[in-house]
Amino acid sequence: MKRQGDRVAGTMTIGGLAKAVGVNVETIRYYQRRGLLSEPERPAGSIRRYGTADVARLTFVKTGQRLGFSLDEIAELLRLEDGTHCQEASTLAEHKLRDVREKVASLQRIERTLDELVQACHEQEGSITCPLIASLHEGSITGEQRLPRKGIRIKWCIRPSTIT
Amino acid sequence: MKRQGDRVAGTMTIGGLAKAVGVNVETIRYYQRRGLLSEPERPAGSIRRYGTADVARLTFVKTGQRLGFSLDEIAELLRLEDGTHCQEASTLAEHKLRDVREKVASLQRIERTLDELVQACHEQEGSITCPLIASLHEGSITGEQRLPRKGIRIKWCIRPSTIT
DNA sequence: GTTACATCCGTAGTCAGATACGGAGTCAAG
DNA sequence: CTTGACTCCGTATCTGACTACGGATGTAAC
Repeated sequence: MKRQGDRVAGTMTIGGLAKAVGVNVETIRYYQRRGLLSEPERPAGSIRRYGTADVARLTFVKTGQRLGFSLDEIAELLRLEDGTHCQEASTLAEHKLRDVREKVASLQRIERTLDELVQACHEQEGSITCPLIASLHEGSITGEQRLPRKGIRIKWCIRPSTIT
Repeated sequence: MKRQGDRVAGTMTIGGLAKAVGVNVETIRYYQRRGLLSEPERPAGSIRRYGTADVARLTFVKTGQRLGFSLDEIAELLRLEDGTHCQEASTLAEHKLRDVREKVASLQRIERTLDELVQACHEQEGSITCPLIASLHEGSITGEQRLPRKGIRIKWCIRPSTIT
């Protein structure tokens, strides 16, 4: 019995799958270890083959990441993958939306402060002390209280200045 | 010769310094190892003492973090600490500002998409497939291209939903 | 002078999401 | 039938900013 019913069970190697979705082979293997992707059986001492269902699932994971979901959250979404749990799925998305909004707000506060400091630096002429440095010394920047111990630490889904 | 000229060289223990600035003792020791803070000498087999200069420097580090600077960047800012390098300091801040703006923009794109998906989930009545799940499958979410290999990965300076 | 902390210091572990490595096995083209 | 690329698999390493541990030493209060 081929996995996945109507879909082609296996034409691609893991490298092909990786190329198809645009990820690293090692990443696929990592996801398999994490249980996000299943590993097709190896036909008698041969190599695993992957099909369109695998492409779909991997795409799902990557799209989820692009929306800011963690791999754990994506695992949860995958549990709801049959589309009949709209309520639960959208609840997850609403939580995420709230998180994202808080992050935006917080970053905008940072943005404003940085902007003011940069302005001050530009306006300052011939003064001895740099306003930016002075501000850092004062510690009066009103930001968030503390760094996260275990809080949401988003890993960027963007690469603003990629060198890779 | 006491360190720091006009400042009290040492009244606090490391624990007092930690409490004064609101950080963990271990964090201070970590910063010392990283070279962000200097360790005062131990007076003959005794315990190190800290003064207001150390409070100031530690505050500097923490404020910098609140503005989104990494510890490496803060180390750089500390090199410019005398206030006579306003140009360089503000250049650093401008880079950071640009980064922050990119992050905001990117998060807002995510926000918009999530919002749309949540709306769609709410409007959908009795349909079989969840719009959110469907979107994840499609992979048509227009976000950034790829996850960062080495790009800027901000660690949140916020704790939106702290449990700790 | 003892008891209960605090400090010191080196090393190890944590988290998330990968990436890297290396030796053995497999596969397809020529 | 060999060569070179790819796969498999386990394990190790990376990043950044810590946090934890544990044994030895110091210190302050009673």
